[in-house]
Amino acid sequence: MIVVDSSIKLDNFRRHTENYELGAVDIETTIANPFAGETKLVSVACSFGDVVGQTFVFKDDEWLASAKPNLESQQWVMHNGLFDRLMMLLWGYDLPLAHDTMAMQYLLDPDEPKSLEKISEKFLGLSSYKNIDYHNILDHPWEEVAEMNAEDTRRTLACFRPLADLINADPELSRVYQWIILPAINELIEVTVAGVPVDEPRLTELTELYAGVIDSLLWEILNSTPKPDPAVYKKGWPKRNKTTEETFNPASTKQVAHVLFDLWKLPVLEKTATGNPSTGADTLIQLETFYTEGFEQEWLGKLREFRKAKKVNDSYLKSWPKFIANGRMNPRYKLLHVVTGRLSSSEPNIQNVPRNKEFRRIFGGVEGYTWMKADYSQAELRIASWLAQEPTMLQAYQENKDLHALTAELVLKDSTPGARQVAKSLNFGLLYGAGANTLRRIARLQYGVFLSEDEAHQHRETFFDTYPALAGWHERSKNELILSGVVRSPLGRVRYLPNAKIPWKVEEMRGKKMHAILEGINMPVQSMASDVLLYSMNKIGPQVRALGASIIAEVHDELDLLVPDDRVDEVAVIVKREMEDTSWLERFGINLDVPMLSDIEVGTHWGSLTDWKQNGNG
DNA sequence: ATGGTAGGCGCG
DNA sequence: AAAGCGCGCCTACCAT
Repeated sequence: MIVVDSSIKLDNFRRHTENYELGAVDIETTIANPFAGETKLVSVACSFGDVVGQTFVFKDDEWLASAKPNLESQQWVMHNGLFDRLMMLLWGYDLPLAHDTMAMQYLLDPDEPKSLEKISEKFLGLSSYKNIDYHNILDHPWEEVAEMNAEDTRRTLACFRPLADLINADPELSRVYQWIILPAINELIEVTVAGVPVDEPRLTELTELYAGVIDSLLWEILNSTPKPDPAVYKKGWPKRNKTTEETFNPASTKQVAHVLFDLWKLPVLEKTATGNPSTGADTLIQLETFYTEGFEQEWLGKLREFRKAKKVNDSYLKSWPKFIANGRMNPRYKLLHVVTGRLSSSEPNIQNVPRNKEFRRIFGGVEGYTWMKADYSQAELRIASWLAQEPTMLQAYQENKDLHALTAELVLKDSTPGARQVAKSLNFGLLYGAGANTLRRIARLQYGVFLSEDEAHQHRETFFDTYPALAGWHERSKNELILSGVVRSPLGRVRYLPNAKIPWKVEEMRGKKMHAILEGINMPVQSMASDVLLYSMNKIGPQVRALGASIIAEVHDELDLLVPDDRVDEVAVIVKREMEDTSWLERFGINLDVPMLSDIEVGTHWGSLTDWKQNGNG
């Protein structure tokens, strides 16, 4: 390891960048919000050569700056380049990413661990070497951090060759890697840097509103909750403050269960995974029809309202301010985490913001810019109907019909708006193998629809009679998976589901086997829908940036952009064209004979959007 | 104090 | 005959 701290050593580094086509780079930083300028770069290491080679380490200082031209002209392999390249970009270094060892391992088996520690153990037989607590990285001697940093790059480079051989041996994975993953890493860096604009006064306003709502709901609940039975709940309930006596905490599932099942003697309708009585929203809804001594039905509704308000307050309103820097939040996207190939997002999770307009109106409000939302219409249903080659569904989509309405008409024999809502729960639930009971729960919880047991069974049967190819596709997927224990998405992503091979006769494992089978049915659909959007994102990003616009969020089947007001039509045309164009799938050997439709909406905020109508065409 | 799990619930 | 899938993150609770 050479610490670059003289012009002679810098020259040596430069010669290496000129002589080697590929090097490995890795950085060490402190843990903080980089967009608030709080993160410190501690060390940068670069490694060259396989058997014989050299590793150079820089401190974040003038020598690193002197090496900038070489750092930016070298082709690098990184382990998790999304992070390292992003961070270096924030410090002004644009490092070309040629390969990513974490991406390779992820594609080979998305269920397997993919840390550098694990893969260097697997491919190189090397043992653990990480002995630094990143939270206190500055407390360690710099040389110690640098040595670990250097070892990271040596291992990255050493793992690269065997991983590349495995990827290259799999033409399908190679295509996903080259045409989707690598471009998406670069594109997601752009999305992350762009960030989501926050209308801070609106955040403050809503936060205050919810504080009041929670207070009054809590007061109502406390005043209608019976006193606990100390004999049953012997520890007693915690005191909220010094002045009050034992007080009920509606956020405690144990206490809620005590009230419902011990004091009011309500029946236990559902159990949790560990066998305790469930107090989930669905249970509460069902309990509303029961009558027992002292039981007040309205209490259940109040508790559900309280939980809802508390949830959005704690998970969103309360947590968001700490993520805001320069008026924006910069969610971290993970491209290499979800087993199906979807993205995930965190700190904050921008993909689970409540649909409530008041919440989504917190985002946007940038003077001179328009919020543009582009989302696929029923992406997974379209892809499933193509995979299953379900003739009735395919025809509906090819004729641009509303599939939910069609299901309402054909399965429920009812064309009212209420029936369409029921039909939606059938389409989305039964597609992935829900049984009658789950169907009832989905309908209740997500669509506010109450189905009797008979209705649920009946609808399920009629549904598969109406779309018989869907049932056939389920059957084929299941049988293939049980034999092979592995499933591939149409684009070539792979997922190993060994539990599917468990014999039926092993009774206690049947649940696991069933779960694997349903995962296997879901995976190709979710995976392909996700890849279609990722590919669009990769193509759209550079084009709209040339017009001063940027992609600011990805929500599974939706892209959100911030567009200069006078470029809205131009950008919308590009976005719609790229999202609806699926001809590139031919490169993956796919001829998608179902149209993918993208709806575009525009407005000032995420929560106040109207349909985009092309000028002179609306 | 700190860490991990359970239950619950927001989104696609 | 029966079986939704995929996430992140909050609080409560219990173990260390």
